Order: sequence, then structure tokens, then C-alpha cells
Amino acid sequence: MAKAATVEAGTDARERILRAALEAFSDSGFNGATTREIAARAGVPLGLLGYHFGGKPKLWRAAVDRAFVELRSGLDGVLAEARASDERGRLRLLIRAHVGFVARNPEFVRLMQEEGKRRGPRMRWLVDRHVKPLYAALLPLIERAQAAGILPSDIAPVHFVYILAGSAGVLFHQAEECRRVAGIDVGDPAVVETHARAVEHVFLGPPQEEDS
Amino acid sequence: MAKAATVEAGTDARERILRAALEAFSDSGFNGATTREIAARAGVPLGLLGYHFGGKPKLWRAAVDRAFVELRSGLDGVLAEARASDERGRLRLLIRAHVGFVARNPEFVRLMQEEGKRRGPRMRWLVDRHVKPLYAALLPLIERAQAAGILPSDIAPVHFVYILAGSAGVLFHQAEECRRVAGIDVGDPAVVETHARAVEHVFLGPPQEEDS
DNA sequence: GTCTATATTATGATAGAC
DNA sequence: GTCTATCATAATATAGAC
Repeated sequence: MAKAATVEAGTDARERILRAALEAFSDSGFNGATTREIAARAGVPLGLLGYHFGGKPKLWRAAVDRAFVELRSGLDGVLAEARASDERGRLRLLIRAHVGFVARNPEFVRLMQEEGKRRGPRMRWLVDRHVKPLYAALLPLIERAQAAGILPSDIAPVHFVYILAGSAGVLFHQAEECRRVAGIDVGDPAVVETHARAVEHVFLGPPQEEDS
Repeated sequence: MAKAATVEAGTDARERILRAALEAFSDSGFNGATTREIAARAGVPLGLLGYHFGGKPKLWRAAVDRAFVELRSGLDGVLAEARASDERGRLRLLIRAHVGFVARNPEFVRLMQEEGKRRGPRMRWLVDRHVKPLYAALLPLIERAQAAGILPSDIAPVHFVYILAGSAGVLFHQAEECRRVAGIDVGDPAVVETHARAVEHVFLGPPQEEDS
């Protein structure tokens, strides 16, 4: 038997480093996270980071690439499923899928918000490689919802993309603040479900008879 | 004449340091921002930071206190003005005021999101000193909108607080990403106005006859 | 109150043993 | 591929001149 039949074994050092790096970078940003902390979280010596990734910026890019794999596969599933629905159902599916994703992956939201706020090489790399394709996949959904009269047509779609991202993401991004200020645990599946309903309500209004 | 009739002269070193600190901390987070960079932006030598504020954490708290002064005075104005409206008008006023504030003060949003995502002494200080009172002032507005049937009553108000914060804030938080991905400048007053209308639409539905 | 100079620690990177 | 030891740099904080 060859040494590895699967690329994503998940227990070797390289994988552990990538996971630890995603956590650290999303917690503290690129500058705030230290390579020592990442190595400690991954349970490997500091030197291994240089061996496997060749430097902090390359490690950051590898961690981001890894984070986008799940997002894109999930989104492609939603877009495929959405073909069977009407415009209203499509938007519902997108909202529920997005709230679910950010609830399961708050580190992803934190990393995106961390890098999207500042000009620089990491932001350019992230936008050109990952955000633009994502945005291009989302636009038709918004535009068709506008054409169907669900969203106003005189407002550029980009506003609704950011409103959706913010509505769904900030609660989970600010999980710790929310726990302290309002006493709720956003990791609780019931809270996730309620948040999905709340976001649905603001985008689609009160549930209608036809809604499942 | 005494040396200063006003506490907030705005041109002395202390004030410049506070402004530079707010920018640096919101750009890069507490760890990412360096005292050297803050001193350089303020045009003062590094040693002055220690003299005036006695350390990085105290400088951070002073900068945050300063940032909240404008927010609270603005909010108090909105709450006073809102007494003259019906529930729908109150929510409209709150939405427009909030979108306007975050558009003018993206550093404020960045700082809040930076510190709200992580447990720690700064988060605790920020929540107990500033966020809890703000949240307490906002809650009655949400609850009255629920009682009036504008928002659903079976969803905890905290969800709508975070949906409002996210809807309004993320576009301006992610200003640079948005410019690169969609080519729009969120500093443009027309874009701010459009975003306010978009957030209004998702919260209140299509404009009604009585809306100004 | 302002500024220079420096002590101390933390960080990213890497050489070299195993 | 893994780990230890170390170097060079950059950070916070502070002592002390003006």
C-alpha cells in the first residue's frame, strides 16, 4: 500500500498546521497571529512551518485556499438545488445555506472581514482569486430576485450581497461579544435556526402559504 | 489667557495620538498595530505615548472612549427625535442614522468587530463599559417594532440588533474589498444614500405612501 | 511637555542534527 | 519529515536630557 491513498488524511502535521493557521489568522489577523502560536496550536515545532510552507505569507494563502474549498462546494450544491425552485424559493435556499455555513465556519467570516477592510497584497490576492468568482456566482440570483419583484430593481445588487453577508455573518463573527451582551450562545443550533428565520423575514417578509 | 480654555483643542499632541491610535487599532487590531506606527502617524516621538497614556492597553481604552462619544451623542439625538414618530418612522430614523454613522465612521465599525470576536480583557471592558448601555438603549425600539407587528415577535430582539449592525456596517467595513470586487466607492454620498434605502427596504418592505 | 537613546522581550526565519 | 538551537530584526516600555 502506498503511503497515503487520500490527500486529506487530516492527522499529519501539514493538515494540523493549516487548521491552526486558519484559527490564528481569523482570531488575530495576519500581523497579530504569530508563527509560534500557530505551531503551538498545531503541536509541531516552529521550524516545521518554514519547511512545509516557506514563510508566513505562503502559509496564510494555503490556509485561505483550504477554507474556500468547503464554501465553494457548498455553494455549488445550493445553486444546483436552486434550479428546481421559483425565485422566492431560491432566495430562501441561499439565505438558509449561507446562515448555516457562517454558523459552522465563523473563522471564515472573521478571516474575510479581517482582510477585506485594508488595501494590500493579501486583499488583492483574496479578492482576485476567491471573492470575484464568488460574487459572480451570486449576482444572477440577486438580479433574478429583482426581476421577480422580490427585491427593488433600482438598487445595485452589490448592496444586497453585502446586506446578506452582514445580516448572516456578524452574529457569528461577534459570537463572544453576543454571549456577553445578550447571554445567548450562537453555537446552539436553535439559535442558528432562529437567526436563519430572522434573516429570511427581513429579506422575504412574513412566511407565505407556499413556503415549506 | 490661560493655556487652554477647551479640553478638546484638537491640535495638541495628545489629541493627535488618540486619532492616530483609533485609525491604527481599527486597521490592524490591537496586536497588529504598533506603537511606533501610531507615533509616526501622529507626528510625535514614541516616548510621548508612554508619557501621556502609560502603555498600549491604556492608549487603546482612551481611543475607544473617544470614539464612543460621537456615537452616543448621535444616538441620543435620534432617540429624542424618534419620540415624535410612529413605530415605522422610528425604525426608519434609526436605520438612516445608523447607516449614516457607520458610513462616516468606518474605523468605529472595524474596531468594534475586531474586539467583539475574541474573549479577553479588552472585549470585556468594551462590552461592559460601552456595548451593554448601547444595547439597552436599542432594545426598546426593537421590542416596540415587534409589538407593532413590523418585526416578528417570536424572534429574540438580539437577532435584529445584529442584523441591523451587519446590514449597515459590513459594506463600509469592507470598503476596500467592495471597491475592488464591485468597483463602487462607498465614500460616495450617493452610495451611502442607496445603501440606506436598501437596508430600509429589507427591514420595512417597499416604501409606503406615508413615508416621507 | 517633548524628545533621544536604550533595555528587554517577542517575532520570523533558518541552519543543522537526527 | 521532524525537531532543537539560534540569529537578526522589530516590538514595547522606560530612563534621562532638554
